[in-house]
Amino acid sequence: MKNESSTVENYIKTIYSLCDKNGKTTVSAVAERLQNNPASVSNMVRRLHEKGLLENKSKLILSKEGNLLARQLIRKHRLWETFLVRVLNFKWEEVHDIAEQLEHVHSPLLTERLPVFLEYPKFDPHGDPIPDKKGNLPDLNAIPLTEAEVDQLYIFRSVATDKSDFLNYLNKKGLQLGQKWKVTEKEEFDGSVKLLIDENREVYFSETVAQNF
Amino acid sequence: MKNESSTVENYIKTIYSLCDKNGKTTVSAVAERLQNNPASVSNMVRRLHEKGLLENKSKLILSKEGNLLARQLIRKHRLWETFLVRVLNFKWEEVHDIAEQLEHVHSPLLTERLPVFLEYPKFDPHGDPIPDKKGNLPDLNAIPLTEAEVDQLYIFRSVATDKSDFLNYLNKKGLQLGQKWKVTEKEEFDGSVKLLIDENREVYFSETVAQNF
DNA sequence: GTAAAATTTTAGATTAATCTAAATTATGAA
DNA sequence: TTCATAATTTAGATTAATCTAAAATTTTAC
Repeated sequence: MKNESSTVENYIKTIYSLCDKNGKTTVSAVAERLQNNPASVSNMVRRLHEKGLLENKSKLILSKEGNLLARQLIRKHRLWETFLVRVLNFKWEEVHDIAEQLEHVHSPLLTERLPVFLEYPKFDPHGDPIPDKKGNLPDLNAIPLTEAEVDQLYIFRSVATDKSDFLNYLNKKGLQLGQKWKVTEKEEFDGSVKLLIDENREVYFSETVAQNF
Repeated sequence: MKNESSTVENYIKTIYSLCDKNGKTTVSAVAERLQNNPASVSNMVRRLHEKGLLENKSKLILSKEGNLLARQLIRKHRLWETFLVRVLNFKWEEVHDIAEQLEHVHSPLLTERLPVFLEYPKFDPHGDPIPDKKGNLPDLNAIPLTEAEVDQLYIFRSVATDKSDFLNYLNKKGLQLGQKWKVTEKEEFDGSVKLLIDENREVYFSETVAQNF
C-alpha cells in the first residue's frame, strides 16, 4: 500500500467511522463531519476511487484496501493515545488532537515497536479496542447506553468519542471507566436518562450525551 | 509564534543548517540541499520573508523568529531521536527519517513532557547537543576531525549528520561514540586521514567522510 | 572595465485541496 | 405520477508548493 497524504487518510478514517451496517455513507455526512463543502467531498470521492480506496465510483463504500487503511490508522491513533497516557502521563481528555497528528507518521518499524514497548495493549485510554496488525477488532459484548435496560447493572467500559469537550464534561460529573451503573429512569420523549453510579450517586444525561457511550 | 506548514519548517531548518559564520546562505545552496529547483526556493524565500522568518527581502538571513523556530525544530528532532533509541530500542542509524516526521507534530504540552520523561537529555544518540526550551545550545569544546592535530589524543563525541547511509558506514568500520582516537597520518593532497582507534585499530577515512565528524 | 559564467528572479504552468455558485440528479410526499 | 426539496456534481476560482524556460542580475576572470 503506497503512502497517502494526511488529507486522504483523514477522509478514509471519516468514511470508515460514518459507515452504516451496509458499509455505506453519504457525501453530505462526510462534508458535515469534516466541516468541508459537499463539492470538495464529491471531488475527493472521485480521487479516492481512482486510488482504489473506494469500491464504487459513486457509492461511498470503502474497498478492502480502504478498509484496511482506516483500521491501521485507528490502530496507530489508539496506540499513540495509550502511549501518551501511560508513558507521558497525559489525561484522557488531552490526547485526541496529538494522536490525530501522530497517526499520520509513516514508519512500519515504529508501528511495530510501539505496541511491543506498551506490551500489546488491547484497549486505549477511552476503553476503545485497538485493532491488531491485520486490522481485526475483538468482538465486544458491550452495548451503548441508549440501549441499556432499566434497573439492569452494567459496567462502564468505553466512550464512543475521544473529543476533549465531551471528556471534560464526564470528568466534571465524576465519571470513569470501570464504574458500575444502572439506568433508573428513561424519558421516552427526549431520550434523557437518569443513572445510578456505583450505587451511591445519581447523574442525569441528555440524549446527546447518552449517545456518546 | 503561529503554526507553519511542514514545508516552511523544513526550509527554515535547512537555511539554519547551511548558514555560515555571518548567518547567511544562498538560494542555490538551499535548492541543492532540498533537491528543489532554485526558482522554487527563490519563491519560497519571498514568502518566508513575508512571514517574518527572514531578516531581509533578498538576503538569506534568518530573523530572530526564524532562528528560534529552527532551534525548536532541532530540539524536537533530537528529543524524538533520543526517545526512539532509548525507549523503543532503535539503532542510531534508524531514527533520522522518523524524527524528521515527528519533529513537525505540534503540541506544546508534548514538547514539554517528552524531555521530562527522558530526564532532560543534553545530547542525542549521535552526540549532538539538544537545544534547551529557549533554543540555547551548550558551548562544546569539540573540534571537527578535519582540524585534529596529528598524534594528539581525542574522544569521539559526535557525528555531524544523522543520515543512515553515513552511520551504516561507521557501523561497518566499528566506530562508536566514546572511543579514544588519534590522527596518525594526514594526507594534504586529498584530505584523507589515518586514525588509530582505542590504541589498537587503524582506520582510513576519505575527506568526505572526515567532514562528517 | 568589460565579457563570460554563475546566480537569482520572473513568468507561466501544474497538482492537491479547497471554495462558491450553478446545474443536475435523486428522493419522497401528496 | 409529478413536483418540490434535498443531495450531488460540475464549472470555475483560489492558495500552497512545485516545475521549466527565459530574463535579469551579480560575480568572476582576464
